[in-house]
Amino acid sequence: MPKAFAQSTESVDDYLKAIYEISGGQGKAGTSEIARRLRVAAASVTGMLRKLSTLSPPLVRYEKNRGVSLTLVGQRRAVEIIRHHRLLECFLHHALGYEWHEVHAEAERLEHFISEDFEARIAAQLGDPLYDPHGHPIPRKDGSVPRCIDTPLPGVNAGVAVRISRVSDEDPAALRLLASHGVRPNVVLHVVDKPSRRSGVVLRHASQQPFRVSAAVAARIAVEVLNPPQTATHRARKGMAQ
Amino acid sequence: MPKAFAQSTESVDDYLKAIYEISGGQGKAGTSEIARRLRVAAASVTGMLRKLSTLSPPLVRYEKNRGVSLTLVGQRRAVEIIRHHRLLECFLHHALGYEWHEVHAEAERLEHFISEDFEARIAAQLGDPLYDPHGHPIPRKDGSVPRCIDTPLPGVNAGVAVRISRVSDEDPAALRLLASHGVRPNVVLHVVDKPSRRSGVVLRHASQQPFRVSAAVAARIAVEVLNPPQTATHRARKGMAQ
DNA sequence: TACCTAATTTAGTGTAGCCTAAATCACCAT
DNA sequence: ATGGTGATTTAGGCTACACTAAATTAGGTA
Ligand SMILES: [Mn+2]
Ligand SMILES: [Mn+2]
Ligand SMILES: [Mn+2]
Ligand SMILES: [Mn+2]
Repeated sequence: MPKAFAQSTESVDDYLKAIYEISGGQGKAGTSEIARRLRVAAASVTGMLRKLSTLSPPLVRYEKNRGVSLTLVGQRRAVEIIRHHRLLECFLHHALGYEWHEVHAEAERLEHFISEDFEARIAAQLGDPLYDPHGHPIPRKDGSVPRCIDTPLPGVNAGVAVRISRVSDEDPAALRLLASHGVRPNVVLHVVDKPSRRSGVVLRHASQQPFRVSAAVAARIAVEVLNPPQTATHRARKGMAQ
Repeated sequence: MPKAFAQSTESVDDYLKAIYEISGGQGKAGTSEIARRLRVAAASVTGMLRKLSTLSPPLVRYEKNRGVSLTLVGQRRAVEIIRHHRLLECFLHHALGYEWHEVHAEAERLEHFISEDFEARIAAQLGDPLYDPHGHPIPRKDGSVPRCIDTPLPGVNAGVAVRISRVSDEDPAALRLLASHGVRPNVVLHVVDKPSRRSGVVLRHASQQPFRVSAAVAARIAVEVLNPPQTATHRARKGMAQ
């Protein structure tokens, strides 16, 4: 069995992951968006994209001034790293008692350095979990990704009940705040009010005090709408079609 | 609290660890021995030593053609990495079921990337162990090193009872072999025979079949002599002094 | 003392990734 | 069509760490 991805480095992996996350796996990603995510100059990205596209096998398809997309090989590698990341988050949380706002930074480093054996052992010990502590789906070994409902909370109307689907893991402060309000994946909440467009969302648990989250924080939350008297995005996208 | 060792990289850490292991922490290490350990050209070592000695604070003391030694700061960093390595070996063994011949390679990579928090959590979960699965002492957080008896097995005479103190962790095949004979740290064995100087050592457990280990493997084992009718090295070192 | 050899250093390169500054390109609105 | 603007690429450099080949040094031997 030839060692897959002998050419891969921490940097290469980070680029592939960024492209995957921006493009949703299939589509294209732009140079400056990649640069923003990786906190790297745009010129550096151009150089790396050119390189990734001339590897054999190529990890990306790249035409200048036209964006990049992952090849199948690139996709597989990206998904592999994302699996490492999310399994590590689960492991840190469940086996080592990390809080959910602490897991991301540690996983972000370790994801590049654990062996396939380590991956397999923590997956087995955790019972092959499908979602990480933030609700993100964990890609399976075969590359398939568990289904995950993704409606952005800011698009949901007042009066609707929602199940928290996932919360972005990159802002520890927001995670700490949300945890203090009992906002976690799978928790059911009611959208009480949306005062002004940009001043956030008021939520409450079953029959408790309502609380407000800022627009910035709300934008980091995705939900499943349980009680569908329509969301703003539904209305916008589908028109009156139902 | 200023972040200690911001200047440290995986490569730097590996050099410090190698120098520490060669010099025993205090003494000097030579360029080519370092090169051998790190599987790097001697010229590369010279370059790195020069660099490490001109950092501020310097991590090594270096005079050309005269060898290097660690400064106190360099020693602290080396011990820190060794603590990571050995704690990781314990963790992989006890928490994830790795066999003792599997832990070294994984720990060797991860030791550079775990956070101080990760270190603290696994240490606590393991109950602050003093020795790793091969019997190597785990440096404490304060830098002190648990005592470890270190008589080389090849220097022990026939007829003597020994407690296995530690076994080098770098040769997985040897570890597998030894495990199959029940040779582990703290196990008590009898040295039955030492046929010829270079053909190994015959050992046996309490009252079981004797077995032979090659000279190469025996050289990787350190023991505590329990039943002191003198070892070869004692005789050599102390003369008739007792 | 003169020499030999092994250890070590110097000199010159190479690769991976990053950076800034200066083009150039794509696209959109006049 | 034209010009502007932001996105992107090119050009030129830099740091870290490796390598090979060619000196040089240290230490022991004849
Ligand atoms: Mn990463
Ligand atoms: Mn996550
Ligand atoms: Mn080890
Ligand atoms: Mn540490």
